[in-house]
Amino acid sequence: MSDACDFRGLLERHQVRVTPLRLAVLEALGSASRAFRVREILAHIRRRRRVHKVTVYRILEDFSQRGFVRKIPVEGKAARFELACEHHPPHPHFQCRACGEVECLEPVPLEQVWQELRGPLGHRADRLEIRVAGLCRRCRRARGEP
Amino acid sequence: MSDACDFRGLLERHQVRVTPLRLAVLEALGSASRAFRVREILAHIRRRRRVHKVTVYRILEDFSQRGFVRKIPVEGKAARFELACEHHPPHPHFQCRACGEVECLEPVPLEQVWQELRGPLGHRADRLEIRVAGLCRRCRRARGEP
DNA sequence: AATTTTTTTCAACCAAGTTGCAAAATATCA
DNA sequence: TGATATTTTGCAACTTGGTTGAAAAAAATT
Ligand SMILES: [Mn+2]
Ligand SMILES: [Mn+2]
Ligand SMILES: [Zn+2]
Ligand SMILES: [Zn+2]
Repeated sequence: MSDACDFRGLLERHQVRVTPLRLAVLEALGSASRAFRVREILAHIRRRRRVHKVTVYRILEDFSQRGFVRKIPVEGKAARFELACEHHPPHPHFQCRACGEVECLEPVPLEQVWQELRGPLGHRADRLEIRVAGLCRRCRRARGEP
Repeated sequence: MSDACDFRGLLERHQVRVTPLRLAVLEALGSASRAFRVREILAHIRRRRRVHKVTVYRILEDFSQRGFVRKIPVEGKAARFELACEHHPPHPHFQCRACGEVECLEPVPLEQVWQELRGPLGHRADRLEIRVAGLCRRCRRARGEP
């Protein structure tokens, strides 16, 4: 789980003032190698201190703008957030249709897809997201399927 | 766009009773080759008759379950819906970061990506979604960029 | 026609996310 | 140092998208 990341340094490098809350948000995101709901981040932080949800929303918004946090749209209403620093390059995600959980997958080479997509596009495209949907192992077993 | 689709037949083939509202939802979805917000579908239908939003939500939910409508998660809280009949095979989508608009892109071959993704996955994956993000032409021009 | 089943509506609710502004904390400068 | 400006956080109130349960309306079945 990315103990490798130096959060303090990350903030400084991006010219963002280091505050306890900003650090706490990064630590929450770094606490597991997956994408978190805001409410999970809040819960994580609140084990140690008090925060207001607005603050966390604003911090996450700011970090995504600056590009060192990724906001991942998924099925259902709560978006997910994950670290996007050097240690966490873009990668596809799997989402279970039944329980809604999101799992990070290994990066896949996308040059080919990019090529097909970028060419004919009149837009400036700068990000490619892949989402795989299906039934996760747990949910499949819970239904008695092999 | 897609006058080719026989909505009445589509419903019958899927053993869904044909009702004016269900037809109206399909017609709204078929009215342009793009993915719609629920509120857009509502507006479209309301030009001719009255509907309650709950009904449309339930119809869309039902249709997506049955697989002839696709629900597309995007950035922002309102999901998009589009036809998923024979005439509308799966394809990537482009979403503008500035205005939020979603545009359908031409299908791309994904065997390669599927292969990489399906193999190591302990899950039953049955759907692969691609979302390209960036700045659309209009928004780019509006900012004075070439 | 009477009964059952399906479809649509209504009212009330919930959760995620946003807004404007005040309070607190932190930085800057006299 | 203390006074002032700036940044960060918190609070309350709100908006938007979507959901729930049960009643009313419509349609199918007998
Ligand atoms: Mn991830
Ligand atoms: Mn589409
Ligand atoms: Zn699952
Ligand atoms: Zn745009």
